[in-house]
Amino acid sequence: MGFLSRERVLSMPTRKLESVVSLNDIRVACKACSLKEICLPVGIDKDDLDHLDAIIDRKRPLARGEHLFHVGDNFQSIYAVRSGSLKTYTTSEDGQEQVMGFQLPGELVGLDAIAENCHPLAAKALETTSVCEIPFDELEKLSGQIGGLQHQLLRVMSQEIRDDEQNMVILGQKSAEQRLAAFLIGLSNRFRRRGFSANQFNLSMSRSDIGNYLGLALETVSRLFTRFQNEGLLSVDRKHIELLDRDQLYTFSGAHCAADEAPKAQTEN
Amino acid sequence: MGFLSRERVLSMPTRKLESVVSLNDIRVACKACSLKEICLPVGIDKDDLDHLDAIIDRKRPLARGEHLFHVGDNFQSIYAVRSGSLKTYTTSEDGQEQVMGFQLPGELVGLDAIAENCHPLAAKALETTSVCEIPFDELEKLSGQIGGLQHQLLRVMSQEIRDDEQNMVILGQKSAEQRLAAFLIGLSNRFRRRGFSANQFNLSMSRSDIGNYLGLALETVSRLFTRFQNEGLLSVDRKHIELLDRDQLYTFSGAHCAADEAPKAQTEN
DNA sequence: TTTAAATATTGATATAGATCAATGAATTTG
DNA sequence: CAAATTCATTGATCTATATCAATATTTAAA
Repeated sequence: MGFLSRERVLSMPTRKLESVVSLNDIRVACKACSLKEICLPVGIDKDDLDHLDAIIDRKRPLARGEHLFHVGDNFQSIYAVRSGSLKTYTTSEDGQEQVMGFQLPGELVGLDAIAENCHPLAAKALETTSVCEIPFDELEKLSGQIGGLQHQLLRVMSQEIRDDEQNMVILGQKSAEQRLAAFLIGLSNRFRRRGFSANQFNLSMSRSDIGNYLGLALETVSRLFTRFQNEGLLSVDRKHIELLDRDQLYTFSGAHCAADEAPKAQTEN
Repeated sequence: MGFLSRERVLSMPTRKLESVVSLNDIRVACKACSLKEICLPVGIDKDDLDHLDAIIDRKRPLARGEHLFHVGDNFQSIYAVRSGSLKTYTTSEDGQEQVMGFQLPGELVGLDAIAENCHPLAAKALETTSVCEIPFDELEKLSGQIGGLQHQLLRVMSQEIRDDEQNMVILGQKSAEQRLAAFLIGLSNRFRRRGFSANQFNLSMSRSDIGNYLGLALETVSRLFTRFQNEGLLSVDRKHIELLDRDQLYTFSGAHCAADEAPKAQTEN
């Protein structure tokens, strides 16, 4: 159990190691992990849940800079971030890196590998990060048996497509200012959805990662942070961000997608 | 049957109308529609195929400019293009349009609507276009029963995520020249995969749509077409494109993803 | 600690591609 | 078939943001 205490995971049940699993423990752990959307879909009974849980593997945490998988790696599993954060990226033949996304606790990585059975992106820990590994063939088998799970899986993938579309809009026609504003509002919403503060958070990624992700030079990102701060929209202290005028920032972002601002109520019990 | 003759669909079986369905006819029609990836997955037996086919509805063709669905429309079905082409797009509150993609025969639309049960994009016919309507709840039910279908569906969605990621790379860090080259190579590959000519095709979308999709001004697109032509890379005649130096164009595109260039062999029987 | 390496900020300058503007095809419409 | 409309091309200019460069700060290492 040693490594668990080093993580920010609340009541981690001991698993695999001791072979006996308490369903209650699992529920608690998964709730802390905020992965309930996938792991605890409404309407799955205890028995099904047991099956589902049985296939999920809690891996040892990754250190900052460690890879969860590399480009071209054989696809076996999808992963859910439990704590910490990841970035996914590719590298073009000229060595140029393109950051494709950042994964926060409760978010999934690897769905883009299903199509070709190998990972098109690499996933790297931005800080100490722990994940759940979900073997895909087993998940698939299970979701054939559990109707709700299948639907949930399709929903999650659909949402990812949607998010990517949003990103295309941002990259395709937003100004630098709008991009950064949208990025911050987006992050804020994601934190809020996971039960973290929406107005105050730490960026685990570098300015360069942000710039790369948003299609901007890191200098531009830096300048914008300063400007936003001067305009009283937020306060920056290195990695720490506090949103002071969320509404204004939202307006700046040239918002279009109502879904971004008003996250619908989760079935929270 | 009247409207069918107006389309470019080969041997369309009469269906629903006459209530008796010949399996052979279906196979032929779906092959022509080049949708076999979804509709004719390997390993689905005749019985299953029958079930699958029974839920698919061939709709009357759309005229140029007609919408298949609008933003916010309730999500019922996904659609497969049989002939013609579509564009999907959103409109931001300031009236600015963002083109998200183009769908060619054999490609699907609407997968991004599963998550929220409503369409985040509108889909509009770029020319006379016919589609198959696949009611999603029925597809979902079926894919719970037919293992191969479930996997196929996940694969298709995964591929869409992947394609969107590719687009992010293009929008995020490619030059105008690279974007257009990548766009043309991409189109060419998609045509080839569907059995059309890879080196000669008609653009059903306007320069403005292309520019919008690529995050460029239409003037830039126009200038690039002229330049590519002057450089002997292709020949343009209004909508008609002939790729003269595909390799060079491919190099220009700053290619990264091997998958783009070498489409793997389809299980063709 | 001190040094070294990585990361961030800020300024000066250059440029790719946007925007504005005019003209020239194509296509559609009456 | 003429008129109108849409779409495409080409040119001139302007601007947002990249790039180059120097310095400052933070983090990691020794």
